[in-house]
Amino acid sequence: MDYSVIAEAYSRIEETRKRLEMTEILVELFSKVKDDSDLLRRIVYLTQGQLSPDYQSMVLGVANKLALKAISRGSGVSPETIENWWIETGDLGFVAERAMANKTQTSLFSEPLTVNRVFDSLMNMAMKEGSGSQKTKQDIFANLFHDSSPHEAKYIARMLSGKLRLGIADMTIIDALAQTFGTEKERVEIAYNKYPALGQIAYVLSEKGLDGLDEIKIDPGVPLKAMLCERLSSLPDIIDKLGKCSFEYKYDGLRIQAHIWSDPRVGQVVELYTRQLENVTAQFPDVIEVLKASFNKTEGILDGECVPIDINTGQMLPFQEVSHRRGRKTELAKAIEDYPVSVFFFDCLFLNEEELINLPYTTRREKLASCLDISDRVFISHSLITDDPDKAEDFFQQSLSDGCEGIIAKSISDDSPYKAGSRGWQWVKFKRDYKSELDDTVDLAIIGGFAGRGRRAGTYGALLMATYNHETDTFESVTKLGSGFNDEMLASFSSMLDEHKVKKIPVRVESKMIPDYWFEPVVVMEVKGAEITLSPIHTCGLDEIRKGNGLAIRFPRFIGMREDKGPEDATTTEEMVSLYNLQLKRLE
DNA sequence: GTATGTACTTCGC
DNA sequence: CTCCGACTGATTCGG
DNA sequence: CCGAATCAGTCGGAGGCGAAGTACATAC
Repeated sequence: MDYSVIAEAYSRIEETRKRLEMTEILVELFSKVKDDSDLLRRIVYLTQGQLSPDYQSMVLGVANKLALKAISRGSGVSPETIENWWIETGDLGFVAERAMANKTQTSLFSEPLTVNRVFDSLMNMAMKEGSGSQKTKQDIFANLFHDSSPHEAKYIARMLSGKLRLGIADMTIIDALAQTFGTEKERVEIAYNKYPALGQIAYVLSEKGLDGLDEIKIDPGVPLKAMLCERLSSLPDIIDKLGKCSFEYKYDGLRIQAHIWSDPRVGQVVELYTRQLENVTAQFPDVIEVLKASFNKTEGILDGECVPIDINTGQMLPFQEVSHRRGRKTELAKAIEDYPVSVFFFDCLFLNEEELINLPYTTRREKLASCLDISDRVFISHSLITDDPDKAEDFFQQSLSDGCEGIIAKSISDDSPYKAGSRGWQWVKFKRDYKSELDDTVDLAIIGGFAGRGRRAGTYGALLMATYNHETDTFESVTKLGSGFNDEMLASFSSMLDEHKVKKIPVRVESKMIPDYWFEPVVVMEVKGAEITLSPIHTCGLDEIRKGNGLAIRFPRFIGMREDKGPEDATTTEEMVSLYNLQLKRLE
């Protein structure tokens, strides 16, 4: 099949915002290849903007910057022009499309661009590594570019950027697959819950038809999509929603899905996966070891949180600590020693050949308790079943003083299965910073702006914000701010900020981070965050807590304008430092 | 030619 | 991780 | 009673911080 067929479908999808229409177009596309299982599988992955399921992680190693270079090289349009188009449109697809239309040389000989060729080329790019690989990747792209229409180039470029921007993701594809093969969405979803590889599910549908879905089983060694939470900002609301429920500590660490099974040749095997299904087995040999000792059954899949701790006191430490472990390949032994962790399990999805995901939550907890001997490093999450808001509030306060982010309420009804994603209000989180009365907001001066991308193209995607340092009379960067703006606010940025735009960094501004545009500090905004972190890049209170580090805000979001405040009335660096020192969990 | 620094990407929250 | 917006399907309102 | 208005839920896509690895450029 020609890639143009896909590109055509994509552009029709882009024209609408109606999900029903998008699904219809996808069904039409899938139907054309429903008997070619290999091709269907590839098209499904491409439509997800991927080449493989998450847990196999075939990544291109190319994103915006390298793609821009590649587009420039492939089209002969100068890097400067390409860069300008990028800032202007905020979309690599548009840049590639325009570059293609402006291509300096026309191609005399061209090979047809088939879906398979595009897929194979991308796969080839993903596998290239080592010295010279970036150039090879650009060559592969240039080769594709050579034979594509502007229209096709648009979607190939978006594959490189990792954002197809079609308005389509897993749930829509699930729906479309269900319709293509004549079943209800729920049935495909059930398979997806056990086996998060949509391309492979499509393949099975094509090969074996609907009966194939029933053969999809949970398999230790293949991670399941993690169940997520909704959120509410008051405990009475949560109890209204869930009734009597199980409140549990929400540990601030790394979500870990532990798979344990027995291999006839090597014996007991343990593998660990993150929320996005990254295999982190190699990073946590210490966890593997303690888990092997604690787990007293043959096979199981457990869900939990891996939390950094102080090895002497057992106290929980800031999230930053455990992130040193994630993805690490070098000096593992030292990292294990420097950043010890405990694991708190809260769910059991599979135990000795039995799938538990459709059993009620309370039953799964019982199973969990039955298969784990707790130790000084392996625990079952702290919980309290109640429908009393006051008791829940006490529990919440206790969770904070024990070093957690807050609590999660989980339904204990008979219908409380483990479901991928965050649908159905089965689990609801409640964090300290959701409480509006806890007024941990700061007022920050705008010192810079970043060009928006996608639907923020043409305005600022984020602003660079600063505290005011009284002693030095300077403004020090403390966070970028890009969340919490509504359309009206975004539309007003230009008239609010353009008059303060300056060519160079203003004299009173201290920032290591370089925005696309500088602003004279004039406008002040109220900002909320979850906590303050030690930052290698922001200059607020640089060196005050730790040499070489400033302070930054975790999960920053816009709350409102502070038109009553001038820049010198912004939160001061000094205040920021003392807020940091007031935090329960902090690094020094 | 190796060592060091930096830009970029990916992924955890 | 936080947040916003468009669409959808269900329910309520009002002529 | 039926069409219009309203509401909650779903889904997708904007954007944040930090840490690690990789490829490449530069310094010595």
